Amino acid sequence: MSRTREDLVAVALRLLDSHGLADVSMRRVAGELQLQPSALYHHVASKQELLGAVADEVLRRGARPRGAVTWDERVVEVAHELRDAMLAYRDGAELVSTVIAFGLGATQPLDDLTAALAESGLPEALVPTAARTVLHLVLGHTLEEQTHLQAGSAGAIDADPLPADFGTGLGFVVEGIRSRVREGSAAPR
Amino acid sequence: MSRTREDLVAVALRLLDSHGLADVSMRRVAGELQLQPSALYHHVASKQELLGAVADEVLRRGARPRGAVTWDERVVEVAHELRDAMLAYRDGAELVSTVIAFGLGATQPLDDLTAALAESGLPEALVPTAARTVLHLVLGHTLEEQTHLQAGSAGAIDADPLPADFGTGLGFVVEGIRSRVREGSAAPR
DNA sequence: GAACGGGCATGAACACTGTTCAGGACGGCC
DNA sequence: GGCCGTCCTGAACAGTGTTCATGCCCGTTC
Repeated sequence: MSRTREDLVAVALRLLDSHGLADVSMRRVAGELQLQPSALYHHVASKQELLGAVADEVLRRGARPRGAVTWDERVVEVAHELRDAMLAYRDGAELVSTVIAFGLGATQPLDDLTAALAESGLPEALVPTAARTVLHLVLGHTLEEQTHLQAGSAGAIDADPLPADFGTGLGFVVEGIRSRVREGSAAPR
Repeated sequence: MSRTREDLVAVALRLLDSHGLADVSMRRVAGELQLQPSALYHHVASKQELLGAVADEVLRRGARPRGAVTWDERVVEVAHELRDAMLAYRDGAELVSTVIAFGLGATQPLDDLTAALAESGLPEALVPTAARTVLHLVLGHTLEEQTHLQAGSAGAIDADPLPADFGTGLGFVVEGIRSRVREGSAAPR
């Protein structure tokens, strides 16, 4: 009975959650499926591609129905969904961040943010910049948050919480975009 | 003639710039100094520590005199200095980002941003969050920018520029903080 | 029914990686 | 002259991603 690409992704995701990103090696994934490492290359071109698919799966599983109507509520909604999706798996933020940074997949969040901001009234040329600004904040904050959380639960010394609030940081960015929107619509004459 | 820790950092930095982060291995650094790999561990506890020191050196070399007087100009000034310092070396953004993310060094930028924002009039509890928000934006944007730049100069297909402007993105965040400052000082009674 | 092609797998190999450890020079100090 | 600490060697451990020749097996075609 031959394995499918989905099997590899499922096994890699399980290994990620149970042992961490550093322990997701081609040999371990193969061993878990009772295969030789080289057999994986019939389903996937490289480890990078596999990790890209795992990142997409993490986001897919974290998806949820959306209800926001205004553009700014929608940006906040998408940002929270992305953060929660990454926090749901061990090293999820590290995985998704690197996959996005090197353009190996996980393009959905940027598309969602771009779509939300396209309805903001922001000059069209600024929409990609605004979307990326929000994305970078979410990725950076969540990566730091998860690293801190996992360091704490591993019995490290610092049990105190991260001195940064996600909602507040997101609020700075959204308010900055909002004020630019007002500025643009204040003098259109 | 024995080598110093500074020699290791200098060699690692040269290797970083000429061959990229992936090719900075303990064996290569050792070879460059005509040493056995194990000899490096007399000057440095681990590769991570070495990379932390290299990141600090990248930032040190990118330091420049500052002239800004108001807090918001100062934030912009620090952000640009950090970005330029990382862009000055191949894979500089990737190196500094990971060193910061895992807390292995390079704490200066966060300290500088915190100091600038402490004079903004922002409620004290929000200063760390604001500083981290700016930091995450700078790291995320510059990492993406450098990856894009290096992919382009490596002869990849996309020669078009990144559809995101650093100054504009930074403007969103600073304006968001500014409006929170106004909000706080509008009703202090 | 026999021959063939493609998908899937094996097992070995290549060229590396970070790190540890016993041992050996060599200098300055008591 | 012995001792100690610094610096270094050489070998080894336990992995890593990826490639390649080889082969099995199943469904299709002659």
